[in-house]
Amino acid sequence: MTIATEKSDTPGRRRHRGEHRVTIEDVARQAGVAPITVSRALNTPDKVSLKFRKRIDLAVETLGYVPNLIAGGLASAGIRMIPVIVPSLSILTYIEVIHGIQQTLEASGYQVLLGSTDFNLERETALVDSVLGYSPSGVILTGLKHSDRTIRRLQSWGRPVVEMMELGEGGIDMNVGVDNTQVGATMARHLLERGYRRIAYLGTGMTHDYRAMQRYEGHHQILREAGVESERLFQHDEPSSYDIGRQLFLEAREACPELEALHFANDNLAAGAILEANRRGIRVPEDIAIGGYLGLSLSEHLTPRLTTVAVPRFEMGVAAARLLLMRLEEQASIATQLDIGHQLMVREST
Amino acid sequence: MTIATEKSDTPGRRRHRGEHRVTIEDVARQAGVAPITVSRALNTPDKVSLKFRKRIDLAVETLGYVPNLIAGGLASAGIRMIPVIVPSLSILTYIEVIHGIQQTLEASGYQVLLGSTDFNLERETALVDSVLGYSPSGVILTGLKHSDRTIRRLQSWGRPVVEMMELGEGGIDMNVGVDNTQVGATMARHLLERGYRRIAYLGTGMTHDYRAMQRYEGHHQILREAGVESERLFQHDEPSSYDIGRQLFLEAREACPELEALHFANDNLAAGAILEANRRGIRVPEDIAIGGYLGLSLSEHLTPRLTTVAVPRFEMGVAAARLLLMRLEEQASIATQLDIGHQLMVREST
DNA sequence: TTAAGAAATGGTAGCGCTACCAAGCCACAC
DNA sequence: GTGTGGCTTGGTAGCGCTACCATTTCTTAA
Repeated sequence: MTIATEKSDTPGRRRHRGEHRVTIEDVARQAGVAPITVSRALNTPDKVSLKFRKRIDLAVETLGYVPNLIAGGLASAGIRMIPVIVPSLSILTYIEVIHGIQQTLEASGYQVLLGSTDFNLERETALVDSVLGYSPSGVILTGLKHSDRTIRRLQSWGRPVVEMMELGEGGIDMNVGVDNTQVGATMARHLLERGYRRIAYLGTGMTHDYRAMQRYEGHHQILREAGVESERLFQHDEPSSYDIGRQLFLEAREACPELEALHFANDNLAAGAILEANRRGIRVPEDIAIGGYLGLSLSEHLTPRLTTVAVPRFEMGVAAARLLLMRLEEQASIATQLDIGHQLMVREST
Repeated sequence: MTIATEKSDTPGRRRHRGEHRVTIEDVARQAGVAPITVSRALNTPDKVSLKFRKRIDLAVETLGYVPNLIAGGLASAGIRMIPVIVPSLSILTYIEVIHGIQQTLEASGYQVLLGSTDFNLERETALVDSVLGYSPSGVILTGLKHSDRTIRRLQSWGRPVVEMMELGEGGIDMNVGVDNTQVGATMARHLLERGYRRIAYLGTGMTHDYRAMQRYEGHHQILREAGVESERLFQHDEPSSYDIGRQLFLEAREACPELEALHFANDNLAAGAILEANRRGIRVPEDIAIGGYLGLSLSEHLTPRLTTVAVPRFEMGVAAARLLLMRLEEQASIATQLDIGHQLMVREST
């Protein structure tokens, strides 16, 4: 029980310029037990007698021991960490999803590692390669389109992977999201039902953000089926903002004064348009109707209140994290695909 | 050169249920060199001859080798990871700062580990304890108030620490932020200059978010010095939102109909107020003036455009990350404290 | 009382990588 | 021919922890 004491202070150990962190061995010596017992007391306390547990807790407190998670991770092939890879941190949607993920995972003792790809598949590939080097417990990434290398690597990886934001077949593992085509279709259908016929779609970043493109396609298809001019499309390449929304609004009005309704790719753009309409005294929806997508809280506070297709973004993050956790805790999740749904919020702007 | 070949396939090794990742040893064997040479080829390529480097790169590609960063981290006492600890992920301010940090660090090959404390110092302490277990390269945390344990631990830690959002003496290591008292004072001074005398401060979360309290104190002090009733304060405990802004606005108007100006703790609240004023036909600033804090882009698109004290949040994140990187790259940063500044944007609402 | 099993503890051997030092090799000067 | 020094390469020994198995101690039942 005390043999360990001798061999400890032998010099010549410890490189890393003498940082001498307190190690599990120090705690073990202080508590008069074997290192492995300390390890158990910390990781599986119910496998250690109360007597020792108390001695060990005291030693941990006295020495200010902080477990080296890196060493633990190496020994047990993995750390409680989940990389979350999103296209951008300047888009509110992803932020809210990350928030849901983070809150859920942190509650279960997992850390979130943040990565952003800028909608660039090569960067995503590099990021995935890199974060897999940490042997994380699982991975959450955005969308269903990835490089072959990423797909192959993750499929053969053997740990849970969640692809989120988008719904579809042939995913790597688990999948939570919304059907973007349906989202676009829902608003288009609503605008048609309201009696509008001259309808334009206004969006941003559709060259690289293919989910935005899917929503447009849903919109386009519904209009075409209705036998209505379906290809009125205004777009910018900069990220969405109130200002771009304002600009798109003005451009569309100028290019097609006969427009009756504007279907914006998201609420930021739509809000920018409504705010500009307010300023210019253009009446919404009498002069022109406006619809959005997302369900940002701002949309309820505008005058007129914005009609939008709301998506529970925070909840999507929670759901993604939950799926992962279920798999990790061996509760063998049944659902491998989860449609988080969307809801048309009919308000005053249409 | 080929001795390694023999001793490799010996069984009885590899636990972890036969996951058999490709290791540096596999690459070395394939390339016909020693493992350490592979390590060098990957980490310090200029120390390896071109001939071997090419052979090794080929082997890496062929085998699909991904370095185990955990093992590397254990051997070299640290990983290229920076935990960023903020109070909340639902407050846009922190998100924008994180964005700046993430972008800057990722460009230098560091990963961001996200932690949130919910304004709870105990959770912060636990989080810091936990993330230090990863031997990260540095740490970024929010504010200057921390538990004694956290301060002690980080001070003796020996790696760079940045405290952000707030400015003051006695920080742990480096410090980037704004002087919150000055921020509050700036708006108060502006309102006085505009001739308003009956001024209220409206905020949220001031019981736990002491930086919000500091801004109120700056406001309060300026009014007192001007000999004006200085204690008109309306507050809620929920997080800031347009809706709470709307409520505070209505409550203040009802409680003190004689109010001439409202100083909101942030632009979200102020925007909620302006949007409600729009809806009710209350004229701003003729009936009542409104000032904010942050400089959200929304504030420029409201009618009237919102007067606010803007803080470069993204840039604050970039600055925090840069300070850390400078220290890590041994460029021995001189600046240990950096005032990121704030700017009064006088617009139409005052 | 003793056998048989359950529970608690310990010893050993790595996890996959890099720090450190030693050795080999080559060029060049004397 | 020998020595010096720079550049490459390799061997060894851990980093701090936990999986695995062996051992000891404690229960419980016969």
